[in-house]
Amino acid sequence: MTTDPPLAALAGLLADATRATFCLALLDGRAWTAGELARHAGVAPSTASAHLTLLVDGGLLLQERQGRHRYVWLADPAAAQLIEDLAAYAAPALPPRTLKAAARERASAKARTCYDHLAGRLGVAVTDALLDAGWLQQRTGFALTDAGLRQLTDLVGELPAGRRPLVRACLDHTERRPHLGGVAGAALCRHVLDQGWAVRIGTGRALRVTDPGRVALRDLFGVEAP
Amino acid sequence: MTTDPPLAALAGLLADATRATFCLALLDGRAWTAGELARHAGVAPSTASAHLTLLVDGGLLLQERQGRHRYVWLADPAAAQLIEDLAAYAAPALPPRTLKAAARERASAKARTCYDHLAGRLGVAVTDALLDAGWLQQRTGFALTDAGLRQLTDLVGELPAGRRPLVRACLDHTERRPHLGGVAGAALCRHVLDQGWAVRIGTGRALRVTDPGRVALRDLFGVEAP
DNA sequence: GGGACGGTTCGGTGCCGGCCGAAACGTCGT
DNA sequence: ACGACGTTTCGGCCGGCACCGAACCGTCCC
Repeated sequence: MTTDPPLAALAGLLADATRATFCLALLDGRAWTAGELARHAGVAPSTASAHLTLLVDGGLLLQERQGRHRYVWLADPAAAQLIEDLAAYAAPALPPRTLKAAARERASAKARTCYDHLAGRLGVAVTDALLDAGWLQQRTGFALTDAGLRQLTDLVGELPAGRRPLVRACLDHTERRPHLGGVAGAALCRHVLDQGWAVRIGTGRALRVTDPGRVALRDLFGVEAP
Repeated sequence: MTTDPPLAALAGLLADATRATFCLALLDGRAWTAGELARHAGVAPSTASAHLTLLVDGGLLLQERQGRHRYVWLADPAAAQLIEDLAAYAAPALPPRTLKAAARERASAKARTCYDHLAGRLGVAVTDALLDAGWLQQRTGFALTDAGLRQLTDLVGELPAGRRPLVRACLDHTERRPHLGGVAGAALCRHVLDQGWAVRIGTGRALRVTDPGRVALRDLFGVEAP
């Protein structure tokens, strides 16, 4: 072996079933406690603790101790994208194996978050609507139009500038079609949640569109919420 | 453990130093023989053989037997992107440890391929030139302009349509800045090689710009080749 | 045909890493 | 102060896997 490539170390973090389960859960963009993740993955608290230390040391997760709790979350949008991309490439879209899993699947297929932006049928529908309305264009690459940028900032306020791309086509697991990610996607999702147009169901990534949300989405984008 | 996520299996393929070295070598976009890869990574042929079987079975590589040779290459551009993204996220950009490595590094920093498109200083310079010339725009997302699309097809012919995005901002290892990937980036790179504007150095990803290439790049894009 | 060469199969070895339970630690609430 | 709770540390067990060398199989070339 010439020299150990950093690639292998990073991939090694995700190469374990338990750690992968943790990371996928954390794709909801929120902070989880060590115990929650342990129960979620079905391992002993001591096992989870060791895994979290690896993930934090590896730079994939950030943590904060609050009293007797240890909160962890994905380090940055880039880490989330990495995990999303890997999962998307790997996913053979296997059919769910239990009734409960099928129900969960159906709910999150309707509307969910993908780290910090909208996904599922809702995410794809909104993206399609943005394309129809001319806010977005994808013929020559995924990009906001000038009009779209103006309207979006009118709606959600100034978009934060930084290294992160403004828009990004994120491939949807269930729909197998791209939806809007990047800074713009995150801002739009934040707005939808802030306005109460959608609320999270339980602890997962699934969303439920509220009645006012249904109205707003129809008025703004002509989207019939699923 | 609830259920073994496909993510872990995929990451597991890249989680080994030898397999990671293989994949990074294959990022040059060409087909390698099993023996070449074994020597490159410094492992016994038998070890390499087993690793290649795993990578092929995992879907990351394709293979073809020719006589007593086993040729392998990356399965598709998506796989290459995945590996690139992981490597880019993981790379702490460590300084080279030997004189030979430093020389190699310097050569490939000037101009190289990134699977199937241009990277290194040349790749970034060309991308910057395309932005200056108004072929590309990145204010509202990385996309070709209408004029850019027209000029590019004039230059390299019709671009193949498919699921792969037309353009993509690929973060450069050495330059730490985005360069043009996607279908357009691949087409441009192919044109540069087809025209003999650049040739590969040795077996790596490094490129050398030829004299006619230097002229062409200056005339077309105003780029002074490194 | 014979030898060189690339690749594969097989057996054996050693190590790494994931898992748990028990015990200890610190925090929080009563 | 006490007990409940979330988390961590430690020890020990176990399985998996990366590695090699030797033998074997095909192909190519002289």
